[in-house]
Amino acid sequence: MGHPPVVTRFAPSPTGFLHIGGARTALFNWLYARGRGGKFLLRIEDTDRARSTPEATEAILKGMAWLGLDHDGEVISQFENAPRHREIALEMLAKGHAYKCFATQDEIAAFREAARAEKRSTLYQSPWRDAAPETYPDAPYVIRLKAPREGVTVIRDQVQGDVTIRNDQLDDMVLLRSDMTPVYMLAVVVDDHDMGVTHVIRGDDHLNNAARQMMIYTAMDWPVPTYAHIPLIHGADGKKLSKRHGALGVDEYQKLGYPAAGVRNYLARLGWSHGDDEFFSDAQAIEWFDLNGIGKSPSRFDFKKLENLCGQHIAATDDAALQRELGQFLQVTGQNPIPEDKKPAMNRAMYCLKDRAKTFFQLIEKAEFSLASRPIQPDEKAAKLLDNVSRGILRELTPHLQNANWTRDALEDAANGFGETHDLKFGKLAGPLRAALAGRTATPSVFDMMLVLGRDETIARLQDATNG
RNA sequence: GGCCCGUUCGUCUAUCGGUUAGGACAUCUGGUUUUCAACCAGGAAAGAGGGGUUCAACUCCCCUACGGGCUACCA
Repeated sequence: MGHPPVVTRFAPSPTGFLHIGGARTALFNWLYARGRGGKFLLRIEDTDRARSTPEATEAILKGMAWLGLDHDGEVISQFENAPRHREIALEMLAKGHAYKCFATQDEIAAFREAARAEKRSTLYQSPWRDAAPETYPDAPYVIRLKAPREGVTVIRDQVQGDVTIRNDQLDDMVLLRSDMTPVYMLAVVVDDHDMGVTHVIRGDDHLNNAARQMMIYTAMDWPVPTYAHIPLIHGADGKKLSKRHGALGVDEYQKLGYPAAGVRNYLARLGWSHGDDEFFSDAQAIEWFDLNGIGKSPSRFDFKKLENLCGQHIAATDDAALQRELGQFLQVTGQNPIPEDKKPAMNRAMYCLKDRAKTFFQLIEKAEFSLASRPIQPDEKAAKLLDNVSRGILRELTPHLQNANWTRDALEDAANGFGETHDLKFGKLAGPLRAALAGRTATPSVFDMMLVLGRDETIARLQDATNG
């Protein structure tokens, strides 16, 4: 039978950072295309010259790169296609699918105001729709779509189902402004058509617009793409995402220390499901993702769950990749990079670090013991554990460790044996040991630290602490 | 105002007419433990409300309530 090749796209407007909702829309498009051997295109909707900035475009590109959402082909600028959009509008005019409207904005505004006051429909019906060209004044005009006034337009949406809108509810939208610049609604349709987009997956704030856009497809006799309008993401309070609660740019999530894989997993699972699967890889997401698994209701953003998933992803990521991502994290948060001479130790430590961290912040905190140089500066809590009594215990314990084989079992035996002969619970030993070795109170197991540090460094740190 | 969409545990969701309404995160209790993280056992926790249709409804239909979107010469 042969399916036509799938082409999806993400089309943000460059008016700010890439927020989490946009990121999810991009992710869905990416997953859908990647799972079907299709193409995922990126188009910047920069027709609003006043609000579009190159910085925003840059932020969007960066955000997508961090999330690993690679697009096919060049980034397309919608603004640059304006001549083509105009061409189509003129073609529609020539074919009688559009007309010149000389109504001024003031006139229209006055009409709407009056209509609202009288509780009539505010739908504007231009008197120029069927006016004879001889009656045209010598004045500026816009080009409007000559939309059907009867019948209905049915959006066959893959998420929302069939949505029927009566044509008499839709006005003759403007295609070309009086300065002959194309309007967004026209630009999207022309670009999607020219780019060969087969599946339009976007926020459901565009659902109603889809009916209007379909009229352009119909007028041009172009095939209508498959639509999937996905519900928006809300904040934890159920309200629309705002700066206050989570409408952060994706770069903020990166700075918060969340790994991209975890964010992808969380975002994919937010509003989409594949049975009871919660934790999955990109490969699985790509294989499983489908439009019919997308829910119809808006979902709320939950940092706790994000964090949980991120922890699982950090634990599942291989050490080399983790090192790389950690490096990026340190860079974007303006922290010092891992010194070259500390990297081997950190590498050795990775196995006991990664399953105890949910974010890169926690990872670096727990890695501190492998990064620090003697003498270790204990933080406040650790310093308290190194009182005179504890130091005395450590002083006695040190030779026992020093003489042990440097294996986990032998070290444990040495510590436990020492504890028994001195009638000390291991907990009494572990605290001071941790403080001496790491200068911190939240670390991997003391034995893991000893193994990572090696005999010489371990003993030296213990001596530093007991002599100090 | 008009039109459109939505509503299952606190949150994300499963269910696609017949289930003790399942899972995950969070939460609570107990256990384990070497701090952190984790782990083990268990608990509490849901079909917005009202009408239908049906032998049977969370599931289909209608109404209401609540939430959201669109209604621009913004995107």
